[in-house]
Amino acid sequence: MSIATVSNVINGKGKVSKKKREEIFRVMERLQYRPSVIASALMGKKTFTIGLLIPDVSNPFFSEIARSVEDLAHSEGYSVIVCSTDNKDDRIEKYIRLLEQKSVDGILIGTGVENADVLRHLAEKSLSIVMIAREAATMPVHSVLTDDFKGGALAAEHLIDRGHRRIAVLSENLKVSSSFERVRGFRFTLFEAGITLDESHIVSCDSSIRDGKRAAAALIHGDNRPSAIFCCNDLLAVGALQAAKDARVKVPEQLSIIGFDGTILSTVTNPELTTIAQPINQMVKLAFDLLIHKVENADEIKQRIVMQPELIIRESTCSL
Amino acid sequence: MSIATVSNVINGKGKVSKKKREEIFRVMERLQYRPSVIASALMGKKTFTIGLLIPDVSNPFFSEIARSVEDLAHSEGYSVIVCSTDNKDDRIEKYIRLLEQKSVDGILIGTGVENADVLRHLAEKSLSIVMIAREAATMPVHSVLTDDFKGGALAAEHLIDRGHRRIAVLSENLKVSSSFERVRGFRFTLFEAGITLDESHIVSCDSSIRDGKRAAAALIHGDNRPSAIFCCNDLLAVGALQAAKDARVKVPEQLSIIGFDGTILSTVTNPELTTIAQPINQMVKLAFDLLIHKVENADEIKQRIVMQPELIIRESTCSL
DNA sequence: CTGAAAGCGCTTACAG
DNA sequence: CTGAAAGCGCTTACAG
Repeated sequence: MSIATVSNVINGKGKVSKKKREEIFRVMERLQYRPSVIASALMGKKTFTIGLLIPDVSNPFFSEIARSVEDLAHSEGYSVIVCSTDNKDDRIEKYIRLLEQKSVDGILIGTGVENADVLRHLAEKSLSIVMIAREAATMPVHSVLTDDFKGGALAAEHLIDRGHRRIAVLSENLKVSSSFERVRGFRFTLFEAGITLDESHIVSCDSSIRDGKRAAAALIHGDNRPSAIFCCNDLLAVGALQAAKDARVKVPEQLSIIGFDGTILSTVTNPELTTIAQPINQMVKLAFDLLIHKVENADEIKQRIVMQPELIIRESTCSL
Repeated sequence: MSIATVSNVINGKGKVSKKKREEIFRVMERLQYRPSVIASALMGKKTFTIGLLIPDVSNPFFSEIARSVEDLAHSEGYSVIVCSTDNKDDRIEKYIRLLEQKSVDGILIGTGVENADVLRHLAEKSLSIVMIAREAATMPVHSVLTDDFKGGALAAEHLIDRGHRRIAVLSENLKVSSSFERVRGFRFTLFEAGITLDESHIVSCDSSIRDGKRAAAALIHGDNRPSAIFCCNDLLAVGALQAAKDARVKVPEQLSIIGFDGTILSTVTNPELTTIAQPINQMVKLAFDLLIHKVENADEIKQRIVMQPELIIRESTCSL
């Protein structure tokens, strides 16, 4: 029998007699035949591979995203190539080029893209891309993200409710759009409550436990020590917790600390972290659907789907 | 000019006049031409993609491995497809089949493979595979792992030195070779010191914080409560820490807890975890080299490279 | 319903 | 030194 017929059988195309079809399946089984994705991709079919760009897989927030993406992808027959960018523009470009050469079917971007040219370039190539947990405001791409402004607001309300007035903010680089929004929401809510956030009480540093610890230590030892610190992610909050421990400042009695993301880290510290959780699985589900299932109109109207963050109260915050 | 010449220029093959070569580069640049990895892979060249099989990317130990693999791979032009298996045999087989169809250049396996047939099958297909942090004793494959027996022994010595005699072990499923070895090393060392490990003091459960917590709680509330618990990984140790906190048992004063792996989790708890660290980056480096650079003889003599674990003393253990 | 033929974008001898 | 030709393993019209 001809290879064309085999191809038809595998793809369930054309009309092939039941008898022949069954025979083909039998032989395939016996020969342990596995069609080459490579060859079929060459003919313009999909590669069933997607790229996932994130700052760092070993950062719990992103490793949780990666796991979620992976599960969804595998369940639909896709594999995922993970790329940790460290938020570096040159790495981002390099990885995108790599993914392009490998003809991936789409790229999920969870890392800040400063240089919009990269995205523009992708858009031209009509490579399907979706931003997740980030956005690129000026670019025509889909994005699925948490309402960071709202998240910041939630954190502020919680602290205000607990009677805090002398509050500090520990953020990662404010160039990262999500962090910027969190701080903005936080600040705005304090403002509405008539509380001013002292400029010297907003500090930003790299997103790591170590840097968070150092920055928090400065806040703790500075004059006019805050009674509460809002950290833009759990990593920084863990750093703040450690700084407090070193300084023998009791959390939450003497200092309330609130994190963001709701990663595994927030459940592991002692005291456990009060944090603003992001609905990771839901975000991933929506983003993946946009990426792969190309909803009708999807190409025309770029969607911006905003999910609701949730305040999870644990042990690291209390009333004054 | 012909496409053959272009191909030669790109691959630095054949003799092409300098003039022509430069012209080709210029045009490539102008057209933003990127050769298709797909097509070149079809001709039997490499796909520059490797697979990484691990139980779970969102588990810190494995996400740290994934990051390390990724960095190394990218620096050599490879991308990595991450596959979380949850240690399930059917998932393992499915992912391996998928990777095979995608013609990856090699697979790094960091998950237990119960069913040796899968590996045998791969070996026949002459797909390059290397085990990392695990081994498949009966199979002719390279493996790079930590000396788990030694790690268990290190933990035992530490506890013995601190005067502990009533000791318990919290392990993940003993079918996982690495866990089995850790317990064996631990037990053997106690035995040599004349300490017997009560059978009821060896419990195993799934490798998660929640299950670790539950199992540890049973140990803590059981009669003849141990003065120290050796946990086969940091996740379980975190669970034990939480169980102790719930039971108002002070760590380390009333209960010493020691973990394994040396992940980020061990630095984040309070008290910080004493743990046995694995040299992740070194393991990954060696494993990747075996996988890709096919050292001479590598195909004949299957290597088993064993790295040394290191005891990191922090706050969760103390003298009786 | 089935199979011969062309083509996807490359690489590899090989003839000139 | 350069280019025409065959082929990698598939898919897709299309003729029979």
